[in-house]
Amino acid sequence: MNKNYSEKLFNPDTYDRDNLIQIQSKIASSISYEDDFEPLEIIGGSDCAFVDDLIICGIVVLNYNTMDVIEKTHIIQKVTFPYISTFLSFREGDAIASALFKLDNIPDLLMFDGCGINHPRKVGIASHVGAVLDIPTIGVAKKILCGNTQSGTPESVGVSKPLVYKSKTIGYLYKSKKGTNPIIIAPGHRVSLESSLAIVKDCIKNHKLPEPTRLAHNHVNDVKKQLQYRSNNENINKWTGYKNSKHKGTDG
DNA sequence: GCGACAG
DNA sequence: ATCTTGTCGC
Repeated sequence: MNKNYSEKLFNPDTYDRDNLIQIQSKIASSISYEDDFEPLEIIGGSDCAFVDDLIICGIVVLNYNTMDVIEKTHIIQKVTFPYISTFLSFREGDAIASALFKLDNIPDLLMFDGCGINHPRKVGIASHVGAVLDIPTIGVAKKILCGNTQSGTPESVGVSKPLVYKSKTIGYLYKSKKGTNPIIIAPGHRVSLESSLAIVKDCIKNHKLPEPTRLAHNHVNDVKKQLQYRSNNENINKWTGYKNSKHKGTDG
């Protein structure tokens, strides 16, 4: 994992569209579309949640064979960029990198909630973070950003259909569970199209989303609830004067 | 010009 | 993503 990258790749000097696109184009040129990762022993999943002007990024690391959780971590930062479709990395990228650096167990591959190369400029968040940190990544989204399926969408569980954009396959739609819409799978960095699909399939256990991403989502939600619970108590203390009482402590 | 548009 | 109750189908 490369930690010596320019911070500007996540937090640009200027936020004008042209500059952002220029950064994305540069990163896109460094993306590897071939399998280049160690035999998968541990895999990670990342997801983000928001509370006011804060972003919570959580990462869960699991045993690839058993899908047992090995480690969980999270980081909370101030949001510095709005949500703009096709520019998600500038909103979540820095927080994800920071959370990754806190891990004791570095996963052999990281799964994201969002796109990979299935992006207008081939730099969905999985590809962006993957290329900047030079780690193998896969993107798993719930909606299509760009592209279409030829042979229709997969109707039965276990079926996948290629996602095509500008005459090229950039990922797959995969029906992971009955009664739910297909998920969109695509390589991020250092993973081939076929492997991205095979790996995500390996990680699906009775749910629509693969375990890494699903558990990361649960994790950030837990952290978020704790945050909101604490801020509620602070307000209650303020209103009741509880916190100012000389005979009663504050919450801990 | 119009519609689409990850999280 | 976030807000938010009950409710219909796997």
